[in-house]
Amino acid sequence: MRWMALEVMKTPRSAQTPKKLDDAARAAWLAYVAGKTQDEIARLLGVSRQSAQRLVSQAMQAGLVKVRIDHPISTCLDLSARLQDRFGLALCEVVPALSSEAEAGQAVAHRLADLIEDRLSAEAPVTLGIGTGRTLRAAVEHLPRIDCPQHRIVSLTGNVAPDGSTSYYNVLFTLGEKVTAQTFPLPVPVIASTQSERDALLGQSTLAPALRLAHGAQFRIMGIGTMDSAAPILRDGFVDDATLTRVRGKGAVGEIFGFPFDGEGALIDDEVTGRVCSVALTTESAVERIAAAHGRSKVPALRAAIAGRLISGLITDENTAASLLGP
Amino acid sequence: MRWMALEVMKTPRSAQTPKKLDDAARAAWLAYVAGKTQDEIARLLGVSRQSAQRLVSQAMQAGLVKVRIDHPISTCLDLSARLQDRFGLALCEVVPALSSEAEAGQAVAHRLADLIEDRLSAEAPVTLGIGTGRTLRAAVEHLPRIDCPQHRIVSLTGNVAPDGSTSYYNVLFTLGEKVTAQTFPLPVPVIASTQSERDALLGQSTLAPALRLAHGAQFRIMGIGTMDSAAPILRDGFVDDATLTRVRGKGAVGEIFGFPFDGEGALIDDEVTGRVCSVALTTESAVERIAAAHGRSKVPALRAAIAGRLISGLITDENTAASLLGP
DNA sequence: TCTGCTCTCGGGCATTTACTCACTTTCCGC
DNA sequence: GCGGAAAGTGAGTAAATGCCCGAGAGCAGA
Repeated sequence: MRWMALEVMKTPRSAQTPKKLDDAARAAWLAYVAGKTQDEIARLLGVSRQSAQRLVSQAMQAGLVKVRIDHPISTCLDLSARLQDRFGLALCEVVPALSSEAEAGQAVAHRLADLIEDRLSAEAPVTLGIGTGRTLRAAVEHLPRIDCPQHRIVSLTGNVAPDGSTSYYNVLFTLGEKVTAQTFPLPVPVIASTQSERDALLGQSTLAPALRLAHGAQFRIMGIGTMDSAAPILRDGFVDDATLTRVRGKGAVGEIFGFPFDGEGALIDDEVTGRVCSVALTTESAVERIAAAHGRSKVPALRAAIAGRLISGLITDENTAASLLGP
Repeated sequence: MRWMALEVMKTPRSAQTPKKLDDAARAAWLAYVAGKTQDEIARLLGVSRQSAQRLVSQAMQAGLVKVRIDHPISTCLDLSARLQDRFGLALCEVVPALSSEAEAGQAVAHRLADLIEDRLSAEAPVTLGIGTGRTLRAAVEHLPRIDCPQHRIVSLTGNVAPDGSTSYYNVLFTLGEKVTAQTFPLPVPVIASTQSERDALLGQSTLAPALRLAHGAQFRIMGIGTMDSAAPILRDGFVDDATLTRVRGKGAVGEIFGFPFDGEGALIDDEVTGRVCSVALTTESAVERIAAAHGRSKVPALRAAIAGRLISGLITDENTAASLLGP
């Protein structure tokens, strides 16, 4: 329960009183649906103009206001259709291009949040498996609070950083808390130091339920890691430079959950592969495997993951989509 | 085809070139989803700030931008739950109160448009039956252009005004054109001058397909008419003052499709009832019968329609909902 | 080719919104 | 009850937005 306490500490007052949020929602409704100015809203609600402004901005902050553009921007639609067609993706979403990669990341994260929300809005219980990554982290930030206790969220990779910190937990628990779903962490490192350590770690009986759930997750959200000098598994200290260079020498162009794969999306035959403490990758089409990734550096890894059917769905931006289709 | 020509004449250039709408959608996306200022949008799109502003506003105008507030305003939710519970309504939506009845009307119409859009977004072909009324007319204005040629839209009441004008057609055809669905008008008056005229009119073999469709419509949108001095059937000239006074004397508190009913929602036994050229009212729960209405004057008619199960769903505003629940 | 017409563009300005800052209130723990 | 911190409040101001207008481009018909 330590992490819960942490969560609570991190957001001491953000759990607004319902009455306030109610007013915020009403103000936002008046502003966006009824098209009132903040002055009019203030008068209607009997507060000052500034307070009305505050209410509207709180509603935005709280993610109460959802905007969707009801028109497929043709180039995006076209790119997405071509990606689906060329690579046999079951799902492909392309968001419009933006000036910077960081912004594109936000946009992709936003779209991913929408997708998660959609999948979790199902009545029937869903087991959602999640990996790691910035995009997923950002997506969870954008997710509104929804109530769906019927679902379960399970980590598909280890949640412990090499320094023993549990920062990786946050995404899982924040997500779980936001949607009031049960969460199942995997309190092991992403990559163990030896294969026998890996076997011992995953053999712990307390992990059995989480692992069982993870294997059965119908909906997986996965991050795509590069294998260049900015490789997340290197940066996070799960592998050292020598190991990275070695697997790259064997053709590794990317990794998912820590598993390195080559340009065809086939797992690299290396000792490090045997040390990965994650749930095995699957190519079963019954499992929805969504990757959200963007940026030029991700292109080779994405190409490979798609080629190897390691992912069944992709959310990306216009530029990355164009690169994927390009030569 | 006369009305089509009329339609085209009425909107000479509003059928924007797709490219323009595409830019508009992109601008709107940047503005609302990415949260860019119009200055930034202008720079990204390589146009002037004013043009960017124009694009965004065009996107709004075209109904491309959909905003939804993802938080049930508790009083509205509460009212709707109580209405559903007390009166056994299958569906009940309550929009927040506004200062004027006209604005409330807009809000209700907006919500009705959302509902129509939702129902028409189904893959399976739907037969949508529509009545008349300001609210429906306003809702159609708010409806975005969507492509669902699998659906059919049929008029449940006559479409000809007593002066022979066909203004009533507009709602049907505008709706049909917006969603690219087939439309089936009922080119007869709402109320014939004699019962035998009614029988002759409805007996026309050319009307048989439309009438058949109308009877089978799974989803009906109906207006609720009052029987006071502002009664639409009086204003539109379908009945004279004497007739109105007479049926009111027999207990009529409202009408749907021209059929007058009493406080219990039972049809009034009067010769005028036999002259109504509309599709019979039904209380079958398999048929979704949505009324969108608001305003103090509508309350008695609404109460009666609900009591008689003439409608299965209601969209209204906070004030009207409170009145319905009140003493 | 010219003329008249509409459409679009960009400048300027009024309105509206977002944000900062100083102040008040409220809610804690002591 | 008291001190302190955090949240809320209202004024003022900078930024952003919406809108009107005149100018110029594109186009149909004479």
